[in-house]
Amino acid sequence: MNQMDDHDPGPMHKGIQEVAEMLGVTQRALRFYEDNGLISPQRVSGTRIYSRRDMGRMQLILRGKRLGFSIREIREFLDLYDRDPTQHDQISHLLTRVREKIVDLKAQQVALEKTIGELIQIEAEAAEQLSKGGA
Amino acid sequence: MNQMDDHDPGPMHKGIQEVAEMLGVTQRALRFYEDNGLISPQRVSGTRIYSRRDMGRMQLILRGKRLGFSIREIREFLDLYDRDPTQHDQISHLLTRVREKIVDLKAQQVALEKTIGELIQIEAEAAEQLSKGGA
DNA sequence: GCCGGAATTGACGTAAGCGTCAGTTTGCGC
DNA sequence: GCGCAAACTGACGCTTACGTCAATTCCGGC
Repeated sequence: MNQMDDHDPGPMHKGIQEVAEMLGVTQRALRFYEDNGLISPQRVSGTRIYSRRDMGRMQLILRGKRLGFSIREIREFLDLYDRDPTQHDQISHLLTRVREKIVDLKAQQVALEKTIGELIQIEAEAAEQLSKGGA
Repeated sequence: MNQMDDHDPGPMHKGIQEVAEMLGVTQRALRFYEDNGLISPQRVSGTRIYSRRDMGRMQLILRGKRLGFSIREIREFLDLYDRDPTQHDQISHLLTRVREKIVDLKAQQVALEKTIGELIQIEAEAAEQLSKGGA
């Protein structure tokens, strides 16, 4: 029994350069997420070393981003995920947030629809102007 | 024949305060639009006086905003509108821009749809987790 | 001739998510 | 023991559409 107190299924420690390439993000982004408390890779005399766990968190972060969550919201998820091994409260909270986001996006959808409708109408009017006023 | 070289169907000159209230915008916004060349009200010893023409332009500006055009795009429209009394090029340009915007917004619509779909799936999964893992 | 309210012009602040230096340190290879 | 590549830490930049002071000026009323 060694002292690996954290889950770490074998080594897979990558440097920032490689991680950035793997995930398709910049090193700056990785440091930014760290500055904002989303990840906290080990340090070997300053240099960041990303474990498998860090990679998993990054996947969650990138997914959250794609889904339109802000950095703060994502951190909220991750924090709760960390503090709730049973995952009950975490899932519950996630569910709430996801539902809120769905409501939000559906509202955006309605607004978008309306705007597109107006634009199409404007387009028709403009096209008519052009045809009837053709020089 | 007087020297009113500009169109001005009768007086209707309002101060910034009244105009702001009428349009539901702040005075700061009005000054901002002026700084960005969207409107240029007369000055009476410094104080801004908004003519009917200015009001008309403000209506266009606000409409453009509602339709999701940026200040720059709106200025583009207004500039062309100013320089093209025949309105042919202006309408033509407007048409192009409107169509671009429609394409843009439709793309956003697709992306939104996709995102909402993913969120709904996540919602379902989370709900299931909660029900089956209920304490 | 003074007071108060309204208008004016800077100019910095805000939010989000990094981009982009600049200057320094570390580590590896030979 | 040196050089260069790579990593690090600030810290300011960017974009958009104004918000929010702050300091000044102007105008009407009494």
